[in-house]
Amino acid sequence: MTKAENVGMKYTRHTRDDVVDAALRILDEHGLPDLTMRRLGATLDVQPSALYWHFANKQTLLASLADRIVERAKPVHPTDDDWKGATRTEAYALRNALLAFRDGAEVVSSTLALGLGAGLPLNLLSNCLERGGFDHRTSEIAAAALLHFILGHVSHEQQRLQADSLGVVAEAVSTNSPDCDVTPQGLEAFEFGISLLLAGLELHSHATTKPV
Amino acid sequence: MTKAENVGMKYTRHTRDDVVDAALRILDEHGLPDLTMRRLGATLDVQPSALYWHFANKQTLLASLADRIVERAKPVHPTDDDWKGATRTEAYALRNALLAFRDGAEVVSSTLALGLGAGLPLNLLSNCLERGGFDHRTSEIAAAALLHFILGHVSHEQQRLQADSLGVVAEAVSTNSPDCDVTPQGLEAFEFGISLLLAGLELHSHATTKPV
DNA sequence: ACCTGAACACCGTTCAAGT
DNA sequence: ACCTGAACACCGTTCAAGT
Repeated sequence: MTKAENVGMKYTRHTRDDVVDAALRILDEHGLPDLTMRRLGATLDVQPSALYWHFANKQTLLASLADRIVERAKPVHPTDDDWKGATRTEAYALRNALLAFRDGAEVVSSTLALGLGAGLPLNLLSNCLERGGFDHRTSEIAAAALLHFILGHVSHEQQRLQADSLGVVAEAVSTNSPDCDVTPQGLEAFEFGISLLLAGLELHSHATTKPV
Repeated sequence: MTKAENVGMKYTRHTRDDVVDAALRILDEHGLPDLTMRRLGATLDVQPSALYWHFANKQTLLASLADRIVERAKPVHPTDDDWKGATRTEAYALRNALLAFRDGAEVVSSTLALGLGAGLPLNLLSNCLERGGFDHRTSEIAAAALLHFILGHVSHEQQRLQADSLGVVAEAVSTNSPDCDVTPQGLEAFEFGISLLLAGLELHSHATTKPV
């Protein structure tokens, strides 16, 4: 019997993972500003203070959310793409992972900004890059550049998604075709940014591996 | 007589700009988490509620701070650089402007993330790019890509600055030469990221202006 | 035009104590 | 191992009223 089916009992004790699950649901359904320790406690039928048995503080909890969100971007089967294809694929996987939860980009990016966890997305990207024969240091700062762009871009995308979902329909019914919920020009700008960075990197690799 | 010299009087009424000035001081000296409406009121010898005569809410105030921070990146005299040089210069000017205030990048980036103001940095960058003969749309999404990188990178830089300034000296006295407060490897990574994007753009322009 | 005073509806976090 | 209950020290914002 799963915990979700546990209907008749007075209460259930929770595990760390239960807390993360519940937090992710609140995040996705109501957004980051509504993800409150008090509300999370109420969702789990527990006092807010009980959460501090599982997590040292709210930031640590958010870091766990960030990890879970980014985990979706782990490649399932090893690809035999070249470094460029692999990196592009990974970038898109990260974008999808962030878009899968409301405010996902902001959670990951603020966790990164506080220096907690979030080594995972960096590793995913630099692993792809190292196939290109770049030295470790170059792979890492290039991965950071890619990640900064990805997080900034998707944050912006999610902000627009949310603004549109609110009553800000106002101008011209948003001027695009009826049934596109996944933002067409957002994807275009994403592709463009990734392409710029990858093209720059390729040029860099030619310059260093075959010196004039 | 400037307001700062006004010592003997009981109180002075404030203008919108006074509030922004005081807020910028708190930001720079104590950081964003300490920039509270209540603390800001206390600094100005005023009830917190008085601030709501000048600003509709805290976010609007933060947007004004963001504008002031970014204004430093306005070019003083028109340069005759090519688009690449001008854009690189502007990117560095933005970095310096953000670094000039504690948590500057976070203030600007969160303001941008909420869709308030912050059109300025985008315009500064896309103006430079348009010298390259890119069409308006390309200039804008390239400017957005640059800005995402800049904000993400400088945020990360400022987080490390702050972490270092706290007692987290711990490991190996940070392994770099004695008197460098302006983070040498931070600048290196910044240069690398900007170069990748500019190189990618140059390639793009060749591809579109001289088709095969 | 600019501010006070008081209130409202919240926050995150700590800690002794319970089971 | 996991939670309660109560408290502490805060938040942003509103609003009638004052000058």
